[in-house]
Amino acid sequence: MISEDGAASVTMRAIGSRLGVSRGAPYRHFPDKTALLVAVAVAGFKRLNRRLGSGDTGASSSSVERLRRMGEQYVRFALEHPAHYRLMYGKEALERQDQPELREAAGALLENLVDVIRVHQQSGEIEVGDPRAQAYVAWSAVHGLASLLIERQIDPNVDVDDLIRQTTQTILDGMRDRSPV
Amino acid sequence: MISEDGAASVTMRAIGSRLGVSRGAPYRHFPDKTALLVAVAVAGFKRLNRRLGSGDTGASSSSVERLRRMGEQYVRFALEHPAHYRLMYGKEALERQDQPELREAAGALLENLVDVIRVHQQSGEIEVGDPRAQAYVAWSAVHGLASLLIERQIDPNVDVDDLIRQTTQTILDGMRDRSPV
DNA sequence: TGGGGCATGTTGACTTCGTCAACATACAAC
DNA sequence: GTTGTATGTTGACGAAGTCAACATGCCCCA
Repeated sequence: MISEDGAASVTMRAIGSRLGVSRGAPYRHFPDKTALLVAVAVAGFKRLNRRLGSGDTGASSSSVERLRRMGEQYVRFALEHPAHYRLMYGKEALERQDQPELREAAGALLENLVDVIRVHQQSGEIEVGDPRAQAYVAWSAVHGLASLLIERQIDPNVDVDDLIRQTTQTILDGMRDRSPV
Repeated sequence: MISEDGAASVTMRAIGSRLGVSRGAPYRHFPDKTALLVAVAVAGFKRLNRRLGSGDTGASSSSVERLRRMGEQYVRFALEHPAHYRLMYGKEALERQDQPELREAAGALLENLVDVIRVHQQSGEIEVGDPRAQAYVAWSAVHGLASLLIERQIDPNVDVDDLIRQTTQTILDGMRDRSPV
């Protein structure tokens, strides 16, 4: 529904209609609208996480190529499901107090990233340092790019594929081990 | 009002009350709520832009240090005015069709960044390439970091200053001219 | 100086929405 | 077969965005 008619069209009443039930029915499954949206957002994180994990395809998994692929898949997910992605990081859901489930789902994504970075550190492709901090830097870059693209802050004439590549490449170059210099 | 009680507390009626007028009065100045919020967001971009420009302090302006300072100021602005920053990139405002004023205000910010990058290219501190693409990469990184920090997706135990430094450093390293290797 | 027009403000009313309470119903377990 | 739980329905309420009709005060021009 979000992707069809925008987030504003997602009302408890419309959800009921869509499911062929009445406006009150959703309240038997979610305490309020926020909880429902949080659940959808959490599902989005799991979906994204699964997609990033699926980049783990055998052979080249020891190469830094894996990290690049994760970054690319991350941004592509956002571009393919902009409304869902917006909701995942969006205001609507976590307006009230922070939703622990949401941060937990996002945390799983971070752990994934930290693990991959650790592997690349050991193989010498990435400068040794706090992998968590490096993960935050990488996450910031792809999330920022995804966000700017979705919010149409980036000139539509720019080649998106190139921009994604250049972003991941810049981050990887910045994290590359320069000690043998 | 946003920073005091959250975006949800910003209602046309409350705005009127706050100004000592009635609920209908704001409609004499803005066609609807969206337009009002867009105006506030545009003001935010101008404010941010002014702050980034003010980093242009004489002496070291020929150094890549200037770019680093811009990145740092960008994230600090977001941390100091989270509600305002959220609105600037937020859904509420641009829900309907894209607001040209908003993208224009953000565009000015981008131009600023492109100019600075161009200077650094000429001084050989940054790899020569499309400065616009490099600006997008840098913008993505700081916007992503700001966004993750604001949405509390980053472990509060992490030292924010370090993280900001590491992010800007990684981007700068990634963009540094490696041709003399 | 007086009148008309414009900017601004007020209020009543309508609609949509989130939400709750009271009520209905059907299926499962003992 | 009875009882309880899960689920659904409907009426109602309050909050909010918005518009139309009406009011008011100020400036400009004849």
